[in-house]
Amino acid sequence: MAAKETLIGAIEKALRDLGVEKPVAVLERPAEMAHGDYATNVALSCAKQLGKNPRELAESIVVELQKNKSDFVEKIEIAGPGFINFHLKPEYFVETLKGLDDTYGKGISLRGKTVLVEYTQPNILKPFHIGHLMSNAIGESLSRLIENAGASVKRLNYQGDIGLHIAKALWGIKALTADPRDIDAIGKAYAHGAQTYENDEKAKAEIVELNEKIYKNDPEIHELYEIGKATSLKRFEELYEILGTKFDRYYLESEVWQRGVELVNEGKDKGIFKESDGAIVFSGEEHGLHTRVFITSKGIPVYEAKELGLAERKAKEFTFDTSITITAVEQEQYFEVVFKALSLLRPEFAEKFTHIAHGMMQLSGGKMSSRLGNVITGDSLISDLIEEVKEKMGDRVSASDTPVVSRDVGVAAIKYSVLRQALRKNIVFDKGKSLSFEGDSGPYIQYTTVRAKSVVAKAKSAGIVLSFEKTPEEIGIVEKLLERFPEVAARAATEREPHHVATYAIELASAFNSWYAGQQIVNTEDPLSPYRVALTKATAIVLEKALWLLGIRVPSVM
RNA sequence: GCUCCCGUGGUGAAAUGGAUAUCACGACAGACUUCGAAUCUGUUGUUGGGGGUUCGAAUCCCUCCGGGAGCACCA
Repeated sequence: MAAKETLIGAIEKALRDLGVEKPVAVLERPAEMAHGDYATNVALSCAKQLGKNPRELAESIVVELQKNKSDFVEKIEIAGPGFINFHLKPEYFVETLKGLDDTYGKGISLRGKTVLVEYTQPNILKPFHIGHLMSNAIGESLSRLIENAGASVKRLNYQGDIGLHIAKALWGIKALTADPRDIDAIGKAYAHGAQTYENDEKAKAEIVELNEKIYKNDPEIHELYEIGKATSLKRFEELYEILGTKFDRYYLESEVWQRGVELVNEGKDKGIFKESDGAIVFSGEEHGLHTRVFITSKGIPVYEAKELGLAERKAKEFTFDTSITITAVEQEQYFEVVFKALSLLRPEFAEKFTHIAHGMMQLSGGKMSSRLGNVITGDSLISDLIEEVKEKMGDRVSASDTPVVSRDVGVAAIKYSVLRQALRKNIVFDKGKSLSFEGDSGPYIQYTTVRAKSVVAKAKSAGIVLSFEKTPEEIGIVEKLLERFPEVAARAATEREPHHVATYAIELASAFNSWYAGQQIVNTEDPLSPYRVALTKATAIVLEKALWLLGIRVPSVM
């Protein structure tokens, strides 16, 4: 980082000396490492202004830079149409490696801030489906990225325990006389109820009536509801443990809906909401959005109204700078409407509440929907994958390690396949193909980390003491990648895009594996061995840290 | 119909407005008496079409085509 600022200062000074007023130098990381460690395009962008040929201008700039060359710069070159490339000395990278420990990559850009991150949001009495898995993977990673940038993060989960979906499930449980203690039976009952709701007018009326009873906490369904709710919540908790998420606060719809109704009524008095066909709606058209119902003509608050109650509850319980809600893109325009209404009702909230939309997980055959019952549940996917890992492991690890290791590797495969690509992009889910254990995969990075650590352990027992005293003449890609980790973590946090870390981790793992194959690391006869072991250890630390940012655990063996 | 997103090798993806577009999978050919082969080495092949802005476009703007999402009492 310091190198970057120094170079920018030097370039801007050179430009000033050449007659550029208020120069702004942009320093880039060349995509191609052979092009150097830093590059600037100022000769290209200023050429026109100065009426010079870009390459000639670059020559003049380099002459200026050479006068006062920073001591960590090895050479400065001009390339292509007029890029100025900076190659740093090997010592610069070795210095970075020397100070590399568990705190490496921690940022300060969000120091002092508190950020609420709400994610996963499953609904009780409905299956924990693959979309929840996706939201959980993304939410956990974003939480860690923001934490790593210096903020204090509160992980929140908002679980739906009241509303029409509950009525559908309870109706289904009754119709099928399903066991409310059996999570799979509940899932089937929900699908049955939801389908019947769409095809059968009489059943639909019954479900609507049941929904009203739920809001009134009618004793007729109270017991069934409580048992089913407990079954769901218990299973969700087991899944969070498997996935490696610990929430700080769980919100339930049942605790915020009443306040939501009050807020809508308050807004109605202020003219923010209005009545339409017996329902209370927010006219989004006036703000370039669409109109949505907040309270139905039967007086039942829908998701929109509850969300207002939730927002206020968050503000009461936490002092925070930003509240992020993570959901799939299908709710994006819905959140625009809700947050618009919220900002009119509580102007002081306007800038604080934000929504992050991720892509949809789709089945090759079409959209998955728990209402239609054509879902691969998150539950079954996790268990299937863990089984697959077990099979693949055979007797590589001891029987006592197998449960934990297969869990961590299976979860890594799922999480990485979600986090490796830009948030907004959809994933067409093919169970056979998309969850690979080799190449571009979570387990590949895990394996590399485990292997690196194992080599370090071996070096220790061979009596090799890590040292940067004797270094190779040439610095390789591994060293250069390690030096970039802090800025990758920072960028991922700023852009709220975990895939930058995923891409980086796979690159580093791949570079390390190639280097590893090239020579022996642990060799008491080789004077370079202490350096190689130290580099291996540094790689292991950074890989583990990168995986942590993705919410992926590193098993002890695999 | 209106609004918002996404189109990159056979497949899945990456790329701060920058240089010869980068990986992985697949296919083919190789490497374990060598620190962990879930590994490594090599070969193969790409920016949906058309305009525009720019010194420079996968990236920004317009338009067409293709796919996804949303659009009143679901969440």
